[in-house]
Amino acid sequence: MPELPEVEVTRRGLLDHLSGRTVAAIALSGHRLRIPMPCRQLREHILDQRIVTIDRRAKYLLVRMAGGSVLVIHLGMTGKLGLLDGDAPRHRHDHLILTLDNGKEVRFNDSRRFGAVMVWPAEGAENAECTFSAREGLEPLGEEFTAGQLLRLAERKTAPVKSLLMNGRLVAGIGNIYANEILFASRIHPLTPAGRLTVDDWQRVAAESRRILHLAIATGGSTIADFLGATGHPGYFQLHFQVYGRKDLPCLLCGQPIVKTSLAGRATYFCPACQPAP
DNA sequence: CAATATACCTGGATGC
DNA sequence: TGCATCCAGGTATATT
Repeated sequence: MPELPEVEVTRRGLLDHLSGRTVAAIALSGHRLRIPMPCRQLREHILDQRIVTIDRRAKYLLVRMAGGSVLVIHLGMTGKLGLLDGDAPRHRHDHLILTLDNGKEVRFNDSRRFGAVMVWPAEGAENAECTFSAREGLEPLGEEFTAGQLLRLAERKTAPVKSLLMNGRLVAGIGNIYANEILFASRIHPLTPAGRLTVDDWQRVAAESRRILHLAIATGGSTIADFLGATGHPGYFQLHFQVYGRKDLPCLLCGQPIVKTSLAGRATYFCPACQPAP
């Protein structure tokens, strides 16, 4: 489920339930995710620590502890964080379970194990965060996400604009669903060489990115999953999809059938009339 | 440097 | 019902 909106919805859903709570126990499935579970660091730097707040950078959640250490969680392709009662039955693929001091549990469930869990110990956490953040691209909901910046990022680039939007080193948090939706709303063909977009094009991309991501957050993201258990509602943004998953269905603007193709191995949808070929 | 391929995994949908 | 195949919201690394 997780692109920027889903990660942000997860963050907001957990924030009030986690802040101020202490991690009273940690349990692991024993499986490795995309990277091995940092078992020892979890016990040394997260266990018995009080959670202060949760931030988000790109598609990563940063759970900040009172002592200064940070628990970093990436949901990968199938990761979900749920807040459940401690006596609720555990599930297959629950890979990390944090028991809180009020008996509730935060459970990270990830069937494909493309997610990641990292710990930045308090000593060096600032450096770790700087290094990490420097690798991640512009935040689409941040002030620096402007037509001018995007034009500069795309300068002389021949790669398709969709690839640029999905390149996390350049733009953070936009994955396959939202890249498709943003480009449709911007009336730009996904295969257009990024360097060929005008400042006017980038203006629309920046504005539509903000609009769509905000709307997706407000509607709870694009999932059918009950990923927040106790507090969580499913997402409803899929009801707003204009092109994603709509192969051969009529374009909601002009009626032409939506085309599905493959770009860098990812399903790519567009309206051949509203988004004319470059 | 740019674009593609592959690898990491499971599970649901589809087709025979 | 069983089995093979393809596909899926991500990212890092290898390879042309």
